[in-house]
Amino acid sequence: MDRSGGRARHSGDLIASLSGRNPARNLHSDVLWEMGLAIVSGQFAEGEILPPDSDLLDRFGVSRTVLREALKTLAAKGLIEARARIGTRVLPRNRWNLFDADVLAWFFELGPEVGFLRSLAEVRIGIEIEAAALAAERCRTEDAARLMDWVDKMAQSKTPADFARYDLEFHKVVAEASGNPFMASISALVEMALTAAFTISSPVNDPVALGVTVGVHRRIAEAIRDGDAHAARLAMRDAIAQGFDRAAGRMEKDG
Amino acid sequence: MDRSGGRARHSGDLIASLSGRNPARNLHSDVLWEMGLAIVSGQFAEGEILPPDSDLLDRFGVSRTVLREALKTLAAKGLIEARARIGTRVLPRNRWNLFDADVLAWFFELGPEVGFLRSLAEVRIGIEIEAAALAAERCRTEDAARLMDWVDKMAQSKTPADFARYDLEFHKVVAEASGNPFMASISALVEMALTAAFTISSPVNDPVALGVTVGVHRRIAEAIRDGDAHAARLAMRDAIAQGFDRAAGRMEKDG
DNA sequence: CGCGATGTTATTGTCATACTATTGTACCTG
DNA sequence: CAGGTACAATAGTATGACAATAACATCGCG
Repeated sequence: MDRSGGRARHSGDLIASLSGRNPARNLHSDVLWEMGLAIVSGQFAEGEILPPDSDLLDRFGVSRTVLREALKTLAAKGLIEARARIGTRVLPRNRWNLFDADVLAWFFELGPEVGFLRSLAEVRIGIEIEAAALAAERCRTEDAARLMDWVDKMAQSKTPADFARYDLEFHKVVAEASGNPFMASISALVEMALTAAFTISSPVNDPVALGVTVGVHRRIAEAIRDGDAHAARLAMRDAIAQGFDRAAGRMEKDG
Repeated sequence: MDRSGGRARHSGDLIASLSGRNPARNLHSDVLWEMGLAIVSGQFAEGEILPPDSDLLDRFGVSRTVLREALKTLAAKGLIEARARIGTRVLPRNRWNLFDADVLAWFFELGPEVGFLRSLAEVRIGIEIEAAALAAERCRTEDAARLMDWVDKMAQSKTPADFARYDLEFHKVVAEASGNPFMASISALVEMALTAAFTISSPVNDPVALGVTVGVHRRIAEAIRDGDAHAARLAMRDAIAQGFDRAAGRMEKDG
């Protein structure tokens, strides 16, 4: 069949490439994304049984090997569970691993609703506030210097993409400086949130907004440098809340 | 070969069963766990290239299908990345998905170090504090009632296992009541932390400790019922910190 | 008639083997 | 010496068969 020319890529290239992942693109990842999207979008509802292997096989036109590896990947992320003779069941949402980069990407691909963005901002506040506080307590001077560097680059960046990248690096350094491996593990989350927020509305083109955003990040860096955990908490909360408010406000205007 | 009788299960049965997961136990999950443990334990170091498929094949004595599905699962959790001609590389730790139940279980199986438990307590504080605050703001009366029920059961529980179960249910309800799907998604984390903490030291046998633990949970429930987000934050922080302190103190004495 | 034992069958799980695609390495040519 | 070209090692894909599991229907016994 026309499989040779059929490698047309899902529209998620935007999010996928923006978020820096562009690894080997193989057949099984195509199936993975299509199935992942179908599940997250509710096309296959929670608790429902997927069509049997044989059906999916000719729906995708791939070998059983490929299909099964894609399903195993979905199972690893908590979306489905397969049992002999029963079939493959879509697990309830509370078992999905929302802290997985792919799962998040599928949510964003469906057009992130404002409620979802809010939830994301809420967890970020919880985790990153604590990360900032820990970073302040355990601060090393070189970390503080690196934070300042990224703030400066943010201030001088010309394009939304650059700005988003520097912003992300800033938050990564904070997570790293906290000395807590879990904090670093959620950078995928931050990545998605930032790319989404800046896709909706970047402060780069608005001098006032840019000044506010840079200012609040500078407050974080200074608080960490000074070892002031309390101030770091407050500043981090402001940074995340502002980012969300800007995006949400823009969505309201446009919608 | 002796594969029929060779299904002797890894010692992780304790954690695995305590944490309630006991799904179909198949060949590929054996390989998955053995490889997962080997990687987490550092037997295969970060950045290192795994032995080629062919080597692993006769090391485990399974078919290529099984081996590859196990590796795909590891890849889905961010532990490894395979590329043609290069081999399969162990990714740096900051790309591992520490919010995955299996990955966490592998860490615990190696005997959780106190530093790891501390990190876990820190993220829990970050996330669950926010969850408690949100639950307080969005509180529905039936949620508050359920919280009180679990507190009562905790107070009356006779065995460490029962206590841990009720404690977990309590935290699940808080997460659910927050209305934020991400909060619910980390219950795997909480599960591990609690089972580990109570394996090390349960308050059930110590009336004073039991009173303290129950008391602090009651404070959380009351704060949420009263819609007092600030009090909910403080109480939740105390609850998690106390649990960690008790376990850490016990580890110090024994060690 | 009730109800448990038993066989049937649909579905996932496992195996074996062959072939394809990718890409580092080494060689070969200009 | 540079740059391309063939080789080889490794993961990726295909195919077809058989094994294990468990819901369901069927049979046989009390």
